[in-house]
Amino acid sequence: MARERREIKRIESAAARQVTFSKRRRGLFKKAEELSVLCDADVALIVFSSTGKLSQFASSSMNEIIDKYNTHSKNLGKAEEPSLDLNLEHSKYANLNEQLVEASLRLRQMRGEELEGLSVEELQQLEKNLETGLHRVLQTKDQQFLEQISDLERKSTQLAEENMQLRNQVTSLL
Amino acid sequence: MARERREIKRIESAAARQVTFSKRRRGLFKKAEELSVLCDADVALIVFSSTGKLSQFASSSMNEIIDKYNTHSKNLGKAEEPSLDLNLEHSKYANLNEQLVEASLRLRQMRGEELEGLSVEELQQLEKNLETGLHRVLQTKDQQFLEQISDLERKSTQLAEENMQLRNQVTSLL
DNA sequence: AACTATTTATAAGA
DNA sequence: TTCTTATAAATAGTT
Repeated sequence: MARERREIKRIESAAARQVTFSKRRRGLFKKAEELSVLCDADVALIVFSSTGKLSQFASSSMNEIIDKYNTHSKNLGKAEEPSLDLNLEHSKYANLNEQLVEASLRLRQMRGEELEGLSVEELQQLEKNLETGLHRVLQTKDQQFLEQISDLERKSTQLAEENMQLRNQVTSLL
Repeated sequence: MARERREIKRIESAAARQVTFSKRRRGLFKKAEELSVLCDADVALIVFSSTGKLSQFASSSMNEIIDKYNTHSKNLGKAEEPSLDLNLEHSKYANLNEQLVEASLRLRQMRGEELEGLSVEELQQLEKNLETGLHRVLQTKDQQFLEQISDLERKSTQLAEENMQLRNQVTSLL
């Protein structure tokens, strides 16, 4: 879709593959979200890069959609076995991993997932954090809009001035 | 992307929504497959139309990808075999660290911090996520309140019955 | 990361 | 749904 048509087959160069992956992944996720919004569809998209890195999009909750999928496709052999517990890991690695698990859980909870185990107090704290965050995001967005507006106003004033000068010049020449 | 630009929001007319769904779904699935082939990525796409009809694509096996996804998000990093290769170990560590940095940033942004570099589009996405999260948190909290109320009602009904029986016993004893 | 020439996707209409 | 076509959007190769 560009300078040249690209044949749809595995890109051999790892570097080129990574670049294309990055560009197309963004495009794919955008399209997935657009479909969900425009058509009120429930969309889940899971992508593992060739290096094993996960990206995901879900119009509602990923677990919800996967459950719906499992139910719908009558895949009765639900292999829902978590965690093969493995041997000792280096403590730095384990610690980092723990932090990441914690951060991921908090993120999912801020998105409204996995709230089952939380107490009313914890939910209230989450609610407060979300409200604060939302408030700040809205403020920042407004600020950016205002900046864009004042930029445009400045530019248009400048153009109007130039315009007047040019008219004067034309008048004097006629 | 055509005769006229279309704003990305729910299409109200059911007929038009259906037409757009059909066209865009085809496009999305095509792109998903292209990404998986070109970039050797593992891709799973699940779409439920607003009428509940399922379409799916998976570059390998859907269940396999979902399992991989569950492993990743429930047990981040733990499910892989301990590598004996120090370089690989190191890159796993670096990758984990990168993920943690990313997750922390997202968390801070959801709390309304470090919003400076974000575009209006990104802010709108954040706003949407926050609103969804807040909505779900409020629902969960309400549900817990309702459960507590019905528990208490049940207990108090039971106690009232016991009381009545005790009163009868007292009366008969006097 | 940005740029642009092209290809591709798609909105509206038939 | 399918076809057509004008136009919007994505992106391959380049800088």
